[in-house]
Amino acid sequence: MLPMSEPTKIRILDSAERLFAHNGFEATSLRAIIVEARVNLASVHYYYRSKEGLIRAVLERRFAPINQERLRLLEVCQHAAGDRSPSVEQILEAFLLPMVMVGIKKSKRNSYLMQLGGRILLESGTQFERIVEDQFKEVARCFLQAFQQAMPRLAPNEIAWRMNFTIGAAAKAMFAGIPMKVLSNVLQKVDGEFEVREIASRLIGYTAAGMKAP
Amino acid sequence: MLPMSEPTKIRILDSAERLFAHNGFEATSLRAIIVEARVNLASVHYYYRSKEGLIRAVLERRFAPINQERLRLLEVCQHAAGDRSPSVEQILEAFLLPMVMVGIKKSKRNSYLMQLGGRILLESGTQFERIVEDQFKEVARCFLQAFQQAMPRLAPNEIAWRMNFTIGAAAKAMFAGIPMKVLSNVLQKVDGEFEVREIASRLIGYTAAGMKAP
DNA sequence: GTCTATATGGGGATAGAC
DNA sequence: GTCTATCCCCATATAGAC
Repeated sequence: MLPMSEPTKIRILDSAERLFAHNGFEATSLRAIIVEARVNLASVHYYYRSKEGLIRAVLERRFAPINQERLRLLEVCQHAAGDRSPSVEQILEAFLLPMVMVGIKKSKRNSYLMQLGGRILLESGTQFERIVEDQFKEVARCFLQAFQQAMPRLAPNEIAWRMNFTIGAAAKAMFAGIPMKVLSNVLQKVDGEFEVREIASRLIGYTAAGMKAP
Repeated sequence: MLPMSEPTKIRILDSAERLFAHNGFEATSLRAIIVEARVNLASVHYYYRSKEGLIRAVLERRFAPINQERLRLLEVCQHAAGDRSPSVEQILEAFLLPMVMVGIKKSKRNSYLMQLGGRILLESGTQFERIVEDQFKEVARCFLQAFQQAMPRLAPNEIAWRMNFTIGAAAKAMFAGIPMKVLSNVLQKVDGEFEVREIASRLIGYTAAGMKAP
């Protein structure tokens, strides 16, 4: 149950984000959201028109800035590289860090974003694919191009496949906030939470090796 | 709509598998299943007791043999290696091929399994995690141990993380049966379907490099 | 802007006839 | 084993008072 200090419109967004992250879009009902946010059911439709509109708003609030940051970091490292191409590691960092690193800020709200991010990356072949597509189209295009310039000898579709694998690996990293029952006995925790900096460096090490595989 | 040649119990399983693969477990209603299978709603509860029971049966039919095959292949390559450890590539093949390669058989039914497999690997932090856990506990344990023996200098939790990333990458490979809108323009298709042999070799190349990253 | 009340439909599950 | 009929709950969405 959220405090009443925030306005209704924001409380809806906060609760929706937490519950979507925790249970998925499909499994989260508007009713569950309004109970936690302590708002009226009708207010959801007043502000966001429909459940789909709410999902869109939740994703946009968090991922619009992240995707902006990704493109900014990409430009920064491209500029720093001058007329050469940035390294695969640098491109991967621009792609992965803005998303993974938000988890480092210790605020509760940001930790939901980790799981929400994981959930997004996994939404292939669902009714929400369209929403996700709209959010990430531009980023996908720019990074695909950047990888092609960094590895000109790799065929474009080979690079696309490897990016796809990278996204899957990243999604699993994002979900680390949720205890993974099968492997959890060997996964290290810090204060009951996974150490995000470690996750990020492990993820980048793994994906960089995969992207550059012979 | 399925033909009536198969008995009711099987038709339910076939339709459920296709729809679960296509739309996810949560989003697929029993009613949608019985329409396609052309059976009565009550028969689902008669044979499988509940929706959860049906999910369990669908997964077990396909993944029990696959997981058996995984363990068999692991034993084979461990035996062939004698007193040394199999290579990371060999272990990865034992882990990934039994799942990916079923897609090669051109039967329609097996192509659902690709997506179903992807969907399973993604079901972290949902109400279905328990079901998935039961199916894969043994396999996870054995392969974790195998990787540890192959890379004794890597910390166990480092290996667990890399296995987790590998599973995410594999999940994305499994979903290749569904057109990936964002990247699809550069992904190669053969006869409207992705070439599974190529996917498998790409996936193993990528994940082997990741697992062995410095 | 916020609420109550309700429309409307779909969901899983079951009783009981055949 | 199979079917009809139905229970009961929950879902999204909206109308209309305040």
